[in-house]
Amino acid sequence: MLIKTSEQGTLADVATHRLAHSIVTGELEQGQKLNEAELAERFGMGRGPLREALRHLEGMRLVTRVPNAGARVVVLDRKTLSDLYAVREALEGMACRIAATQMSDDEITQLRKLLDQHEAQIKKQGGKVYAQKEGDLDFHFLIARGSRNQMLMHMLGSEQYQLLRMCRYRTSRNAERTGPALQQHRQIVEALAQRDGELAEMLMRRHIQGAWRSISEMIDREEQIE
Amino acid sequence: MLIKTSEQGTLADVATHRLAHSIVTGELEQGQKLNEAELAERFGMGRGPLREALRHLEGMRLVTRVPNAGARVVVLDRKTLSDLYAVREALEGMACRIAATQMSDDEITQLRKLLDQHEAQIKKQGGKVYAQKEGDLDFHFLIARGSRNQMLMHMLGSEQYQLLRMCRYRTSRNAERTGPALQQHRQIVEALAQRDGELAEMLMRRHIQGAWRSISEMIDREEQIE
DNA sequence: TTTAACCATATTGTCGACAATATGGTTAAA
DNA sequence: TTTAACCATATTGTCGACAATATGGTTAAA
Repeated sequence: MLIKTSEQGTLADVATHRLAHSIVTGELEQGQKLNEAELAERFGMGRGPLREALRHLEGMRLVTRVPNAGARVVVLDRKTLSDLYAVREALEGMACRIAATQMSDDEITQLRKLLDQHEAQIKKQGGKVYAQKEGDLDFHFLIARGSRNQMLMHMLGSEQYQLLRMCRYRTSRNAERTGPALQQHRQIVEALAQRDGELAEMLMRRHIQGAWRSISEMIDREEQIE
Repeated sequence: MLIKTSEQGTLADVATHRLAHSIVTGELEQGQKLNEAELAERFGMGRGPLREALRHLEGMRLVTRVPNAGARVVVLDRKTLSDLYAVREALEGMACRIAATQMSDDEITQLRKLLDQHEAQIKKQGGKVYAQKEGDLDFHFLIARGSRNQMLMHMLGSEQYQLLRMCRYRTSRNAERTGPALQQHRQIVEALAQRDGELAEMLMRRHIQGAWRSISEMIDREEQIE
């Protein structure tokens, strides 16, 4: 999809993608120590490229590093996620507002098609929540692209995107929000089609607020179990 | 100030800071090729740490890299800066809104003191614009900190901060906006003191819009000269 | 028993050498 | 003269070895 597993670039890029994938899917646990020698051997490369990959992932905030003490998978605690969603609300809201004036009709048609696919998927296989969630990220990415703002696209795409995916994998069992989410997506697209930036922004902000409430409650429940 | 030149950390960190400094001050020109061997020798280190530093700077968007073809200093063209200011408007506006409810009275006092210093500086030495501009960044950073949002602080601080500084150095000769900027800062602080988040956000957004207009005009003039 | 000093081991940090790729100019053919 | 193929050189990519630092357990003193 939007992430290539084996890039044609340098080994450092390969390591970056493979590690990002492992972290996002939870194959590498939150807070887990990332041993350079071990990972390098697993990927069949030297420690040099791997260290460069770790620096890159540090910049993406998927790992945290302490000098001389190594790198660890980032821990998504309640505060971190709360901060992330607050920033996302501001940025995606802005993306919507601008996209309403900048997006082509073709792009809006594309959004509609994507939502049709989502709906079909939900009806057919209510259980397979995973694919739908990935599709949700596509939706947000298309809007970010519609803003024509490179910096915004990079922030929402390369950086936060990964954290979001990570968060979703953790909470992907619960499907309760797919219905209302789809309806909200439709409303947003209609606002974009009418070129109503203010409305589109407001709808997107509420959509993200709703998503945060849903995630927040889930964290509460998890904490109670522990 | 907020940037340490010689960190106590690893050589890669040292290289990161020195390169960031050189780029921001314009010592390294925009678009200039960054030769690994040459830089490594200048900094008295091997190419390993230097390459890690380049990856880090890539993440901060101070350099752009092409696989097998090396790294270059980022080019701040009109579109890039326009995108940057649009994102900043959203993020700093949000920071203000939250800071209005989260900042302590002490922090607001600190902001007032900072502005008093600025005013004194402007009166004493109208010419030394440079120091004042650095102070402006301190102002914005204090507000970001007041939002208590780590992600926001990181984005406005570590990442965009550097690009901003770079842009300012390029345009530091022109001092026309220091007067109105100070007054706008004062208004923002008063809104924060009254805990009026909505007003603080609106004032900050206008402040940044004004800054962008000023920079934009300057770019126009430069383009005409060339 | 508790604490601190110490030491062996594991891990990260750094370097220099070599391989792989890009660059820029030269030669030869059209 | 123009274009393409080629080659020498410069530069980036990668590795393995060694140095510097952190870690975790053991010993000895209080």
